Amino acid sequence: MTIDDIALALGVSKTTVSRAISGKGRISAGTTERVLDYINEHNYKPNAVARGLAKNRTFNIGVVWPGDYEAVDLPFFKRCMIGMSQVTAVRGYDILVSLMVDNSIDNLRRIVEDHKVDGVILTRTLIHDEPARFLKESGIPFVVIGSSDDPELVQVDSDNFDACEELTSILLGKGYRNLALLGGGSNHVISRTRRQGFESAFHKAGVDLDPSRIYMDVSVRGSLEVENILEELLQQHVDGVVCMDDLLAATVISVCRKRGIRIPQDLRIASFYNSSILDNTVPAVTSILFNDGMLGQTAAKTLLKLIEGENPGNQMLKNYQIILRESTT
Amino acid sequence: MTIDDIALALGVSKTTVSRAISGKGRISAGTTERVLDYINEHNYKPNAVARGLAKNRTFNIGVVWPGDYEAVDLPFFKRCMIGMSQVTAVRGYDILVSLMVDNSIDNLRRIVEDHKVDGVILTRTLIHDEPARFLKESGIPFVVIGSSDDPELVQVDSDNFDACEELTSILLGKGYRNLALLGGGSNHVISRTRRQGFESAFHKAGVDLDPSRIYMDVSVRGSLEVENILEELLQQHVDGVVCMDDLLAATVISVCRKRGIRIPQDLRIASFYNSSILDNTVPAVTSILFNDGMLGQTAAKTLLKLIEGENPGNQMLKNYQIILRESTT
DNA sequence: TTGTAGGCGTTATCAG
DNA sequence: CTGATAACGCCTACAA
Repeated sequence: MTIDDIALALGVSKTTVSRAISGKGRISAGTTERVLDYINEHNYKPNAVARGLAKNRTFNIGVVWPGDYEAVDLPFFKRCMIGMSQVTAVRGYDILVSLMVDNSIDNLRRIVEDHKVDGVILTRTLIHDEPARFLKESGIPFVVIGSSDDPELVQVDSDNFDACEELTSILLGKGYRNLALLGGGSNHVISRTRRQGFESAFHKAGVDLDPSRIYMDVSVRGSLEVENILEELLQQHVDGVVCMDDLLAATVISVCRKRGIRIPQDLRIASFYNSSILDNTVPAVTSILFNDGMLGQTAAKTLLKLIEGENPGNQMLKNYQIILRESTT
Repeated sequence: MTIDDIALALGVSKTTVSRAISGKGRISAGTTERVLDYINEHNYKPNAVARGLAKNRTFNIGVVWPGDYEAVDLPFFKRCMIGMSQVTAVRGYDILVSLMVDNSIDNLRRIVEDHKVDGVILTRTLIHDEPARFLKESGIPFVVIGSSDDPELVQVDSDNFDACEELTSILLGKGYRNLALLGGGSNHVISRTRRQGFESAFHKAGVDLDPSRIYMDVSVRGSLEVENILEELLQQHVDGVVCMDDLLAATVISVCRKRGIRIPQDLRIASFYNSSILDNTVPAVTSILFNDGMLGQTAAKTLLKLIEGENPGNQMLKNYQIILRESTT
């Protein structure tokens, strides 16, 4: 059924039907109601493609996910997606996902160049951000989740700096001053931000931080590397280990168990990110709980504003909670 | 840039340009080349929306994911998606994801009724399958990943029955005849199929299976339930526990450790699904490794055939490998 | 082999 | 307040 059928059945012009649907333009309340009733009764839904052609829109947004395999960001994925779709759904938009495999932007390039999306959300920022660079020069509206050096990018992020600073401060406040940091890929902005939060807490507390206690790019493929690091740390009588994500924390715990290191008696553990990976660990691990759904919602809202021509500005969300658990008693 | 611009620039009609692009219709090689060269040089890409309107297509497929939170199927998600996008990309299709939150099909209904997709892939089958029912009566082409009682559904599945039968047979062959099964939601067809494979192995081996050794709908929210079950099993001198998924297996292992039960000396553990959750467990866990990417590829290929009017038929993939590890030595 | 003209379903412009 | 009519960009009979 098309708009023409309705016009014919009701003895009005399709212009009138269109107006009744959109609510725009001068039209009498009576006519509007008559059209709307008919539409409801016959379960008519406008054709999004035709509408798209007329308005030069697709009513889809692209969401780019890293396709490299990292278990830790998978729960994040879903919660974030749910948040996004909550806001897109009510605005009539849908989500086209693009997985970035092997760091190739071919997929992204395709959906942008074929005009399949009206805007894009990048769910992770990189230090050398090829996707962002491509989107910028293509001229399509886009927002990034995460932070970037580039002031021209519209950014939406959880305040990782504050969150990590706060967590670290709490540990320092408990008297654990000899802390180590185990971090993820140093080519991710988020890793750097977390590190800075960690360092800032030391600075504010007036405690010296030995840079050799900071380990970046720690791999968890096989726990060997973690094992070696832990060895070093124990020799230096470290009080506690702060991990940038849960997979790291889980690995540390498993290594500790293997080696008879007791948590929290011998060593304190905290994680910068709370996911289901740590749900069942013994002991329970202190970590930061981010509201990923809110992040997704905000990113989507921001992008839609951008698409409609508004200037939304950056957003730094205080969407976290620090959950103190047994591992840092 | 539109097809008209090209026609104008080259002094031909837009029909000619269209034909050169699609390769259909009679057209001289020379003209084709001239058009294609121009297109490449000026980086022209056809507008998918306009093309869609003319061909009554969107060149998008919908993929429905369960939005309820289950860590175990997340790695599956990505691998499957990558497989799908490998085949959709080369055919000019893209993937619109729809998360089913709270078992509501509102989202699915929207993308179908608004004509935003040409077909749908359902990534999980249910015993009372509302999404499938809706799609059926809507008339849109769709395929389900997983198996269903409904012979009218086009189904693509890993052969869970065979895989689970084979794994169980191996354990029985090793002399572990007193096995228990810990299963997931009994409203999922896959849970039932796995259970049947488990039972069939007993039948084939001529070993009696005590039905009270089968636990379905085992929750892992908090390990209490698993703990109680394990208690029962140990009293009955069970040889080994087969878990329907890795989260379950991980929970069992963690409970065992807490209670001083040694694996594999006191108890054997195997899992029906291999994911990263078990990557770092000690001991390593015997499990079935499915090729999820292949499943996604096949589902996508099947759907595209359906969309183009072919009749693809069901597919049961032997896309698994049984990985024997220390936990069942 | 190429071109013309009409259609896909909607929105937008401009008269009535 | 309402209705023709022309876009939107591409495809495709049919005609040349």
